[in-house]
Order: sequence, then structure tokens, then C-alpha cells
Amino acid sequence: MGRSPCCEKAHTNKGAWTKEEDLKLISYIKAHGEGCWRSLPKAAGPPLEHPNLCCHPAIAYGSVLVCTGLLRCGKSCRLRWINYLRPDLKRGNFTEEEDELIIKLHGLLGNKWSLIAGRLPGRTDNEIKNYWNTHIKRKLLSRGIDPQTHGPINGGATAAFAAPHPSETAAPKASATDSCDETNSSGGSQDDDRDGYLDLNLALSISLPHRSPKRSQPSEPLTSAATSSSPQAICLCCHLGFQSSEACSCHTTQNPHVLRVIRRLEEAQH
DNA sequence: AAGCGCACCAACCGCACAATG
DNA sequence: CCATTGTGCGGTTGGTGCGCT
Repeated sequence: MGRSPCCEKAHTNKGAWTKEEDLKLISYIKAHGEGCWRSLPKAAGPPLEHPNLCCHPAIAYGSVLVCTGLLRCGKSCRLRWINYLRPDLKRGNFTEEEDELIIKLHGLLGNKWSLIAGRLPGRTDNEIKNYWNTHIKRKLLSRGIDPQTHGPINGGATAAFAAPHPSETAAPKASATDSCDETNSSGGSQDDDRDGYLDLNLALSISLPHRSPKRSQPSEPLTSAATSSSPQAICLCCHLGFQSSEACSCHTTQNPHVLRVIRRLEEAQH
């Protein structure tokens, strides 16, 4: 396709981020918001013809003056911000509840780390992916469960709690209506993984991102609600025709900046 | 104390897709 | 409609720290 590289590799730093680079990125995003990652280093960095010459204003962090110049690829900036610098990140060890939720969600969604991360506030897809590969995989293996199929390791046909494929199931064990807002009907047995996903609320809540106005298109209702700063929220349960079902609980949602998405169990398996 | 192997995790890479002109 | 651009995602890699021998 011959697409241009995402950045001028000759003029960008790679590897671990320094404290100073972190502060530069934070200060830039605080001033300009998220988005336009590709142009961020250009906007925040020193002139290419004089890469060592800093002509940018300094920002005071306590007693430290920090230049706003940033020699990083835009993708690298985005990753650093999303995975490490975002103020709403939780950091720290995963709880047992988070463990179980990740396992259940992985059984339903597969390696859709961003979707799984969307159900775990303060956690990033990268963090969950790493945690899965280093901890949970081993945990499942020790239980005799195949981490990929969520079925028994010895080749048994029954998956532990993976959603059945649409073509294989005439009547899914739990419909979207059943799964959403279902917190007390399964008996809550953690040992029975097959029942385990019945208590899983798959209503995906999507917070309105802080996007640059450039990518916002007010003409499209769904897109504009998801990308603009409009306080108007759209219930996707209603949008998809679930408004009369138990799955739709948009009337109970406190946060007006929330979109609700119902993912049907039979669609969750990819 | 030194060397080695392993585990963890931050960061990179390439691809896919949506947006844009 | 097509080419290009920008962003997001998932897989993978490499550096670092820690425990064991």
C-alpha cells in the first residue's frame, strides 16, 4: 500500500520513557487534550532541523522546569498515555474478583483485550493482556482448564463457560436479556463455571472520550454521541431494539455520558 | 558473591479499519 | 469511488528485577 511511516524514526526516541518525557506528555495533553497523536510530537517537539535546540516554553512542575519538546512517535505517545499516564488508571495488583471477571470475559470474547478492559475500570488492555499471559493462563492450567478454549485440558468437548457458537445452539443458555442485570438468579456458584457467565453483565458502557473536534461529525447521531463532547447520551439498548427488555437499564444509569451496548451471548464468540 | 534462568511488564511493530479529501 | 491518513488493537519483543544454584 506504500503508506508513510507513522513518524520520523531518525528523530524519535525509543525505549523506556524518562520522567521528563512523561511530564512533557502530561503537560501537553492537559493543555490540548487527547487525540491527534500523529501531530502531537510535531506540536510538542523541538524543530527537526535543530533537534538539540530547545526553543519551547518551559512548564513548571513544582520546583522543576520542564521543556515541552517531545521526540517521540505519536503512537508511542498514545500508548504511554493510555497504558501508564492516564490519571484514572488503577495500578496495583488484580483482585480475585477481577481475575474471575477477566476469565469469564475472555471465555466469551476471546482475545478482545480492549473489550475486556472496557469492563474493568482503571485497567488497560495491555495490562490485562500481560496479566493474562503471565498469571491467569497458569491459573487456568493448574485448574485443568485450557486457557484458549476454556474447556478441560484433556480434550473434553464441553467448554467451561465459553459461549456456544451460534450455529451449534438453537437456544443459548443465556440470552442478552438473561445475562444483563442478572446478578442473583444463577445461585452464584463459582465452582460451576458454566453457570458462571450467567451472572455476567455484558452491558458494555462506553464513556465519551475527550476527542479533538476534528474527528467529530455531528451529522451522524451515533458517531457524534460517541465522539463529540455533547452531553447527550444514546442508549444503544434502545437503538438496537432492546428498550423493552430487562437488558435495557438506561433509566437507571447515573452518568449521562454513557452509552450502553448489549452484546448478545451468541454474538460474543468470534 | 557470581552466574544463570525465569517471570514480569513496558514498549514496539504491523495490520485493520474508519475517517477524510 | 479511491487513495491517503490517523487511530486503535493484538501479538511480540526486549529490558529489568528477582530467586535459585
